[in-house]
Amino acid sequence: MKIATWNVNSLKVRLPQVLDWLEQESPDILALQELKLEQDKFPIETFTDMGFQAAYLGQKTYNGVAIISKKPLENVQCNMPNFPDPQSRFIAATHDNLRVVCVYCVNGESLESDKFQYKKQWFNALCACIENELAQHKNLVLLGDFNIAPADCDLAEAEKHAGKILCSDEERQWFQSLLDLGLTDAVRFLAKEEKIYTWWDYRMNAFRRNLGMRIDHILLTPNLMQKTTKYQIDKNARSAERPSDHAPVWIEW
DNA sequence: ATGGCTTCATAGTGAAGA
Repeated sequence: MKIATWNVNSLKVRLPQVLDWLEQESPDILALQELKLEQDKFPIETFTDMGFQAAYLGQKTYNGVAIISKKPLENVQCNMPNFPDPQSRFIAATHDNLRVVCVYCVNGESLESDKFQYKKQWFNALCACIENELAQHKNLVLLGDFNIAPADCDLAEAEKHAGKILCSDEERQWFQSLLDLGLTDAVRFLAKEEKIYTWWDYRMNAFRRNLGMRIDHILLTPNLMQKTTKYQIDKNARSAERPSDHAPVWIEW
């Protein structure tokens, strides 16, 4: 089983890269974020023609999430049932015996912004939602763009970002609250203390200088974590012509 | 350098991302 997450920053722009990536990497499940597509603009037939299934929640201009899979997706949940949200940031589905929850968490802009209060409420709802999901599903993967760097080893310039958006103690506590439900940050577990990133700013040659952050995560229930042997952050995709600013991340068991 | 780049949007001293 190979499960991946990728914030594509516009599926319209990145579709050829996503299709190439699916061909090359052949994941069982790919969670996508930032589709930036309206619901009826999702290229569903392109995926089904390739033999993939898809559950997706679009929105005009911003956000948008999808789960691409080899096997059928059942019990699809669009948006958190406990949090009415005008923004399309959550989709969950059951794939065989596995509950898959794909999230594009709120950025927040700055700690002083109204968007930070939305981020706080959103994570609070996510925690309650996942607690409920875990009560129903023993095998669960929560993955996507969390917009939180959980520790200082998850960013290249910790001093510059200390206490700021994506890196504040408060946001890190929200992330920890998810782990406290009984989930493990699979990539951090496998990578030990290694400094690794999943996102690099388009500006300032940040990718070439490896000035990044690890904000895309894959969280697993213990039974799945036990079997998981390998992870990869696909920096090759981030090196492509006209890339997303996020790299695909995958784990395997 | 409260910007840098990229996207979607509109034709804005643009908005948002992270």
